Amino acid sequence: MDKSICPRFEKAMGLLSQRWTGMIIYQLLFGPQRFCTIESSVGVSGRVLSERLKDLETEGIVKRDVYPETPVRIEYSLTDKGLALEPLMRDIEKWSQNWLEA
Amino acid sequence: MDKSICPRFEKAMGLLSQRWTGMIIYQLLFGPQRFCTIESSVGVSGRVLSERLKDLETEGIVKRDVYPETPVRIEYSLTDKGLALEPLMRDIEKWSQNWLEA
DNA sequence: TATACTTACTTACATAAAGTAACTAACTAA
DNA sequence: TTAGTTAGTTACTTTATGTAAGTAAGTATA
Repeated sequence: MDKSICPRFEKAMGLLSQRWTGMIIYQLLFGPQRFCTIESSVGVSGRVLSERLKDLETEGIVKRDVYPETPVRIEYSLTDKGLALEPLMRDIEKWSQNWLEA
Repeated sequence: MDKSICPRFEKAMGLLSQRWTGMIIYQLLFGPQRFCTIESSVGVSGRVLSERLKDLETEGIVKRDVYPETPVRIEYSLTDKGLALEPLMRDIEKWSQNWLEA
């Protein structure tokens, strides 16, 4: 048979199936947030969070804004491309509620 | 803040964000398939495929049927719980077509 | 002036997950 | 008896992730 799957689908799945990526995007649906907030709410280590946010920024899914306050505030938020993933996240919510035990 | 996310959602995301799991489920939407077909169409190694199929069977997402032909035919297919993931897969398809380059 | 405090990372090192290739089991066919 | 098939498993290597300590930039405090 060999690889008849759409490469765009494969890329999307590759992104979303990296560990923590989905949770980070889901968390950002609640609004812009800073590094340490995402870190503690999602439960991801700083090392990996840093890596993921860079990747997501490169992919144009996440935006990084710097506010030179004291101490500096850096906020991460979803771009339109990132926000377009909301229906998908809602589907996961629905599926988990219908098919997983509490 | 710390972990206000629904544990069922977290479990669902944990399942789906394991490498290859999404692709395996997507491939099975085309119908029941044998081990070697999934292996070559998805591009996953036998070692990991074997592991994932066991996990998915344990979770009740995939079903394994043995047909004692020659050589033996073993078919993997989605249960109702697995089929319920189709809308999600379609959303990933849509998103990838709208937002990723060809 | 020096020490401490904050956020947002990065670095070094240990452990876990995944890739690769060879191997096994059960069966049939030549 | 040797070879061929599918469905795995095993041993070993490479990559990804977790953990904990360290850095940089800035302000406030003693």
